[in-house]
Amino acid sequence: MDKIKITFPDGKSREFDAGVTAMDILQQMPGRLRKESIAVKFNDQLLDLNKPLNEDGTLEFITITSAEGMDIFWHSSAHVMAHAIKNLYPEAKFAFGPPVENGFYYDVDLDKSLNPEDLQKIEAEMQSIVQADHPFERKSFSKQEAVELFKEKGETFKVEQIERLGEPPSVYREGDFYDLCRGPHVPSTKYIKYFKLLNIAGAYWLGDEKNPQLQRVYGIAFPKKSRLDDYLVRLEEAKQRDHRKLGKELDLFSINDQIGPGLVLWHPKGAFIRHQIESYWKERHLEGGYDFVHSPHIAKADLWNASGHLDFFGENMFSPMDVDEMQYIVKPMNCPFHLQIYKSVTKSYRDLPIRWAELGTVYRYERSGVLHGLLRVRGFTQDDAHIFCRPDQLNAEVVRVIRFSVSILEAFGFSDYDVFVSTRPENYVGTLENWQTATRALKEGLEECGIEYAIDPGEGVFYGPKIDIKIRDSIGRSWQCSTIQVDFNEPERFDLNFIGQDGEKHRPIMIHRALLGSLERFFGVLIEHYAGAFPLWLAPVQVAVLPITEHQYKYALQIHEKLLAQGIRSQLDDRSEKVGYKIRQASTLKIPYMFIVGPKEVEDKTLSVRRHKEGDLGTFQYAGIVEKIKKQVSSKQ
RNA sequence: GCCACCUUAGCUCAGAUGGUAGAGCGGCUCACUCGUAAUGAGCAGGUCGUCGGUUCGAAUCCGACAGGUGGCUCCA
Repeated sequence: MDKIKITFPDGKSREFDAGVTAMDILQQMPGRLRKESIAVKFNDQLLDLNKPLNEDGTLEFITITSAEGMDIFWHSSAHVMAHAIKNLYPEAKFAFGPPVENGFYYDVDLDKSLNPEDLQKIEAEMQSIVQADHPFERKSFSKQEAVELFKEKGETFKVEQIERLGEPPSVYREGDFYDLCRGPHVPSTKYIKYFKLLNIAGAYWLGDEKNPQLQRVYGIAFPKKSRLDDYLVRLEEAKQRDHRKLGKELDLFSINDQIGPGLVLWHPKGAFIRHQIESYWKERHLEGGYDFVHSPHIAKADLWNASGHLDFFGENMFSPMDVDEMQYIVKPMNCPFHLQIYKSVTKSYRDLPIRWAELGTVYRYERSGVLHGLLRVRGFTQDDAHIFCRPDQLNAEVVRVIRFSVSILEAFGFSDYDVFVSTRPENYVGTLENWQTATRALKEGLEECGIEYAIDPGEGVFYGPKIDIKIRDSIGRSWQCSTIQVDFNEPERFDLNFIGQDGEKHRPIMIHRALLGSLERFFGVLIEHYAGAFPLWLAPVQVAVLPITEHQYKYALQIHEKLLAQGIRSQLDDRSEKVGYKIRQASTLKIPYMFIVGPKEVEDKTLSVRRHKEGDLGTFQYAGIVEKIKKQVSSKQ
């Protein structure tokens, strides 16, 4: 019998009989690997464990602890779910059922609309499929055969997909369920031990809203019960820190349906936090070489025509209003205003770069279904800036703005982020050459800052490529806030120029950038990041003064007023309640410090200090604790 | 916008099969004067999202609209 040589990741190699399967090899491996392997990578190709190997090659087992392993695991889970749905609803037709970042889904075409109780039924059916321990078998078909197989089963989406495939289709079977699939899969259904179906949503066939809408069922699965439980706990935790829930509980903001969807009311406590964010932002921008500008909320429709917004962004703009037989439109962006300011005085090459910042409130028509708390609204304030520079200054300005962004995000507790460069979309303006220059400038800027990035193809804005910084919050979720965009187009459209050393007119380049993105979204992210327990410098109330009985009210009032006079945001709770109750309420409101004063403290002129989440810190002198608080405020802890 | 689901007091939620509303928290008042996450009692508070229909009778059934939630598509 022919021998083949298999090389393992540790560099060692061994000979096996040709036709050996990875499963055979796995039997000779240590217990842990044997238990956790679900597929194999052979010569960089992912294969099922039971695929016979007939040539020399490198072999690596894919375990359920790896990202690739989880993808395979979830993909197999999706098959099992589809199988269960098919058993319960034989008329169901299936579209795609891939693994996603957290779990898997399957798109189903079914006349009956599924509800949460149906999910339980499907779960029960899945359970019996898992228990039956059907092996996953791969079958190769000719296009013809596959089409016939799925036609006979009424699987029109699968047939359509087979027609689209370049390669001959492969089909997986487990039990009596057949699915078009590239694979690989776990060896058998019993691997899918612990799972839960999470929700149902609508999704369009091939993601196009002109196509029929399918029902998408989301689920999660793990090989170990503890991991499933952990995951469900994390979901619960995310729910607990939902900014919409906390916004209500902490009285930070509201969205009122009499005012309109996607329009935010900032309540005093939320508005205070916004004030802190804005103050810090302004301070940093002045230090960072920016000047401030302000612009109006509406402008003539002509402006938006000239800028290209009506052509390329029109569907996101509010309808025009008629004023003096002229049409005006509320602004979706600030840039055209800044361009006009630029044009108001002739610029010399010596004037550049110019950096103009504005907390500019813009309005965008967002389709009703996309609105979401503070994260997606119709009226929001961008922390916008436009940098006008000479072509020879572009790279330096890109680097400068990247460093600036990162440093500001860090001040808000975000030191973990993913960076993407989005390239030219299908709908764009400007020359290919300019797009190339701009894209190169962004990439080089990131490289110079030593920041790793991924490419987001075709995701740029219509006027130029962009860098998006997606920050990671305290529980690892990713949020898009910052964006840095190079624009050759608008300076061209508005005929911006500066007089060069040569006395001739030259075209400046413009960089659009928003660091926090919008104050609304950033606030939402901030609430979730801190789970509502804001650091001292942001907390709307920093100290709650809690007298134990009314005999301490006078002393408590003195403390409270002294704190206010020293710029510490204090709140006095002089209700006739038990101190335990007051503490509970201050805790619920996530107030960072509580000063408890009873007879002892009045006597000794001290304070009993309690810190949110930490508990009793003991007795302090007034001056000592105030100094400690001031230090924490200035260091933004 | 599309699909599904949801909307009852300030908040969280009960209210089988239609007989026109209830709790807890919060608020107010009173009593209690209390030591590190809920003192007790009382009171007030609701056109049951809006409009229309079915019915002797609708929070409950039907329809439209509005708002929200989970997604799709889009995005700061």
